[in-house]
Amino acid sequence: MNPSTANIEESILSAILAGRIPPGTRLGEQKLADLFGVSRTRVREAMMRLETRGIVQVSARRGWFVVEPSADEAREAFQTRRVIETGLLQTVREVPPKVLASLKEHVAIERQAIETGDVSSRACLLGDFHIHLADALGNRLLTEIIRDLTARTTLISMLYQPTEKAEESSHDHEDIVAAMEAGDLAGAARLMDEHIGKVEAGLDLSAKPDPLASLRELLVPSTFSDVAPSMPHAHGAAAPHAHHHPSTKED
Amino acid sequence: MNPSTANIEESILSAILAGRIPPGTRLGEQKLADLFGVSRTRVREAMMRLETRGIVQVSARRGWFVVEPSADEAREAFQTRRVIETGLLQTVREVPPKVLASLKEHVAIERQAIETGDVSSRACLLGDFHIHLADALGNRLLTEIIRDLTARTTLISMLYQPTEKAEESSHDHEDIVAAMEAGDLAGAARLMDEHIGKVEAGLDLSAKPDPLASLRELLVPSTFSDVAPSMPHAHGAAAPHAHHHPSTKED
DNA sequence: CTTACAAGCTTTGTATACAAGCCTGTGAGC
DNA sequence: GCTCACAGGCTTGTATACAAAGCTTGTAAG
Repeated sequence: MNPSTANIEESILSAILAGRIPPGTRLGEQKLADLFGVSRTRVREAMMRLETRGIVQVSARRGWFVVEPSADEAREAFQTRRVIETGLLQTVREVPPKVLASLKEHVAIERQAIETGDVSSRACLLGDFHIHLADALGNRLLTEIIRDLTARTTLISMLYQPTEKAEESSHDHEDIVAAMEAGDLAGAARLMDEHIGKVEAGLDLSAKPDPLASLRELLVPSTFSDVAPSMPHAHGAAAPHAHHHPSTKED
Repeated sequence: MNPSTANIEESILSAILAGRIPPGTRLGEQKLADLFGVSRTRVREAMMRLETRGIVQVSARRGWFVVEPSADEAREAFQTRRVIETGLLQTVREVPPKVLASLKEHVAIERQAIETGDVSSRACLLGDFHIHLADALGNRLLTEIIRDLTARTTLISMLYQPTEKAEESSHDHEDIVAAMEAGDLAGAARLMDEHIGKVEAGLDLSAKPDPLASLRELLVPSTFSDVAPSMPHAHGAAAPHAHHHPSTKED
């Protein structure tokens, strides 16, 4: 594949995984072309690839947008992750010591980021745990699939996650690794199932994505964003209560 | 997405699933463009999408080719399928009667195709079983993933599968459905694991894909293809013994 | 004051032209 | 007779020009 195309693709994907790009972000072809110093052709290539991977969507003649998964799509993504990640743990016979060591190290870094209060890297790390797991226990194909799914999940969390429970997630990760160390793969799978279930349960899937969220956030001081009755609401509908935490990921 | 682009993509994918397009097939942009009555631009779109999905590959300035998975890639594909398909069965709590009925019907059709000796539809049906399973028990996302993996597996079988065991596969499918009916999802998962294992074990992954396979087949009477010492071999290497059964799929 | 409509601008959609490189065939040199 | 170099054709790679359609904004009628 062309390096510049792959570059654009990878940049956008990793920015999403890091929580730097919120769902619904518009990605203009010309702007990206200027930014990366390439022609629109290349940008379109990258966009179409990302569309195939379920990361962006095109709205005819309006532009490319980072996907905003619906509640149904969110459920699908979580079910798929549950299937694959528990399946992975249960398929594996034994965990090589090196893998165990690297996972433990990862969890340690997670905890450190949480204690230090490093919000931005924390969000990225929590998702990375799952990717590392797939990489260590599975193969490239599996890793790629999990990566795309994690990107999706990250976006979903940004849309529907009212509260953040990073410590709990990291603790779950720790438990999973502990079970793996004990050789209890079935237990690890169960813990993983519960972990993903917890994350999913922590979402407010009834909260419809707010089309005005970005504007609202720009105009209203964030601490007052929930109590700004003077802001005009579209169509007189009740204010959607989807919270928007750009660097928050519950995973 | 543009309908014509999606059309090209789907046509090629389903042709691969049906075993009508062997691995390594060259897919010229202009030819496809003429065939579908569209411009090269659209064809390229479809090709790039299929490349993202791991179905085709581009060789710079030579053309697009249906992938010829290496032995390693084959192992990855099978591991991934094992992970996902056993994971799916173990994640599901109970199987709705309607699902059970449709799966049983599918197996019945399989058996019928085998008894009738309908080789071409048989190959397609054996792969379809897994896709149907994902569709019935999982969701669209999962189905899409399994579909792409099945396409890969089909190509792998064409490259590395010396003998065909359609009856055995169909019997495996039957057993899996029976376990599901008995409510023994864990057992079904185990059977699925064994089933995929059997298929993988039936491959001859040491047989390197033969770049001359298609030529050899065209030039040498098939019954003598293994004993044709007069045919010039590239680089004096021993004759690769990868057999090529266009409408054979072990799944 | 609200709503409908229209003009202009911006952005994507699509085709096409040209550039670059691989493969094949031919001919010269040994 | 054989090998190697080179040229021509064919295929993909890339950019760009133009077409089509959306959104915004301005204006005027009800």
